[in-house]
Amino acid sequence: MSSAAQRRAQVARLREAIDQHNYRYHVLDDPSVPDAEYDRLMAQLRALEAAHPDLISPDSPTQRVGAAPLPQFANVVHRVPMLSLDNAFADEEVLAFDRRARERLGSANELVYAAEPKLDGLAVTAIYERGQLTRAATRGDGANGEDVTANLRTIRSVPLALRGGAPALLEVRGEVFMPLAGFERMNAAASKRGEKIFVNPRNAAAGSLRQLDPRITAARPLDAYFYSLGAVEGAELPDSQIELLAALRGWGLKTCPQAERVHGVAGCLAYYRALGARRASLPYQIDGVVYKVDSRLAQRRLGFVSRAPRWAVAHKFAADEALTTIRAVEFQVGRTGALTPVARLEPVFVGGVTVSNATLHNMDEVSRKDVRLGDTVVIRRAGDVIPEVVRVLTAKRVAGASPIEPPRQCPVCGSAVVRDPQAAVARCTGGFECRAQRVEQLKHFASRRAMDIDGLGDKIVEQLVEQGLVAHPADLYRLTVSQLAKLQRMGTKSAEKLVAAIAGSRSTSLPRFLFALGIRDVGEATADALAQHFGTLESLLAADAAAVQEVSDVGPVVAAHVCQFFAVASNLKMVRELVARGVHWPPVARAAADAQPLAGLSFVITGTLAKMGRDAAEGQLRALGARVSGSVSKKTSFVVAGNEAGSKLRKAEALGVKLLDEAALLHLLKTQRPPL
DNA sequence: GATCCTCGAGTTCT
DNA sequence: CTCGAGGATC
Repeated sequence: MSSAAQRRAQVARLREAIDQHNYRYHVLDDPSVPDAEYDRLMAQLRALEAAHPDLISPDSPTQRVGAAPLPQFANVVHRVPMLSLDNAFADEEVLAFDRRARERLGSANELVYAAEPKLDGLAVTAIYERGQLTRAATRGDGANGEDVTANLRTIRSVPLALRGGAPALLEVRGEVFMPLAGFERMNAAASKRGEKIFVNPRNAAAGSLRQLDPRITAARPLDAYFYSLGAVEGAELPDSQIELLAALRGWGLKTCPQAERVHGVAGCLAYYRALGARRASLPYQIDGVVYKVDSRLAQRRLGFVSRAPRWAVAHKFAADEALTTIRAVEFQVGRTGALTPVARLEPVFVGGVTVSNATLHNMDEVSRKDVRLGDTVVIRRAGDVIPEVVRVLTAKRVAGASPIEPPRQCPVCGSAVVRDPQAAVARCTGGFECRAQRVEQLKHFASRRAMDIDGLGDKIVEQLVEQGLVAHPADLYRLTVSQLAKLQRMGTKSAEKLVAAIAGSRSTSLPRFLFALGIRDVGEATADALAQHFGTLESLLAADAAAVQEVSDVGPVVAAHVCQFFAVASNLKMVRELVARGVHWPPVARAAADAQPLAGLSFVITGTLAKMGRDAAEGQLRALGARVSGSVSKKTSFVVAGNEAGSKLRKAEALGVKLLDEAALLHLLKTQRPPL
């Protein structure tokens, strides 16, 4: 008969043995006992805990999988923001990074770097208080993430309690990923069961970690490597990134075994090439290499610029390219009737997703690349998302492959197609008679930046037009719940919601309304300018082409489009009907000159802003008289760089345009004075 | 008339 | 994000 004290001691011994085994197996990758022995220890511990529930503690290895699913993830505000890294694609960009770092440090010698694979997973942060894992969160937008504590706990290589000598508070950052072997095993099993499979390990990792039910996460083969710190209290930390990794390992945290100290930028590039050559044989998926200035003292001296450290850069591997064939080229009809050729491809896995469509933009592009049916082509998912036909392998062309002919009639409505010989686009002349144009027009009308009708998606609009319930935008305002509820994928609940959203959209602004009408060449900026200039809908309707041309940035072409639009009886009728059905807006605020402290300045916003959203930032800047545009040029006064800023940030740096980070922007909006 | 700057329009996949 | 083209500027 064992006493309570003996039992407690035995539980402690078992846990220690299991933890030790976990550590050697997962972190050191050097198992000390056979798996069967590990299973035996776990079974003993489970039995003891089951018999004596008072012995269960949250850091027990049996407690990885928490209890019930969550209703939703709680928001977590990161105490130390989770930064993103600048990207480099070409060697020159890495050389420039190294040069800047050395200049700032005043170092004539080459710098020592820590080079690590950039894992393609999901960035997380984990907080250990007094050695215990108390909180884990996703990166989210860098400032706020989701609380995934219960899910991270299910990952076996993540210690629930740190090993000896850990600081009082340790926040560690790392990457949760799915090793390739596990990914393949999981997909094989899923497809055997006839379930959906994941397209790539990154999506699988993200999908697995963001499960409300941690039991699902527990069943997924996830792993995690840690590589940096957030908030830390009560510890002397080593003064180098590589030694920091060793310290993390000492506390029981797994780090990437391929991290290495390299010398100078030459060492970085050599590491990059060596890793690139081994890329296919690595047990996990990577999309590049990260170089960090190894000395943490030097890191502190270099500091940050616009939410990215000056002491680190991500050197990405070239975008994936793949070969496939062109099955067909179809022509899509856009809102303005523009016919866009789209290549239907033999599906091909490239850059982590399966691509089956790629736009060919217009006929000029088709002729320039000389794309023909059945051709073998190179497909690339360039730096970001949109697949592109890079070139045709003419050598592989089947004799007599037919060239792509633009249709003479609209593929949707059969109306004649015209092409201005000077212009690149061919257009369907069907106008409102063309179903495709009506659908696109309605989608535009409802879109977020126009009337902002939430819930009126592609599928719904198509059904509405198909069934003849809606032809013109004005028809939306007399839809009833019972009409909507008859549509596919529409219950009474969502129908009610949609009717409410449509009703709510009645209250809008004149610029939004003008934009929503879909007048050719009248986008947001022009709609804004028209509203500012004319003040009311009536005075715009009363204006002739010469008067419209008075508006800044409106020339003869745009003025003609505006006047022609309102000259068409059915368009004017639609406008009147919308107003009659209750669409209204407040009087246009004419900006007073004295309320425009930022007049004459132009801003470009890029990346994600953590605290305010880009639209809000734009609105506030405009309200202060600034111009906000989408492209960076020499004339741009400031580029506001949020998180994950891309090519525009680089362009700004190249042109020497002044940069603001989000904090500086907030300061500017508060003081209403531009920095010097 | 040339050049630069913007804006508009269209697009992929999850 | 990219391309094409309208508008402004020199």
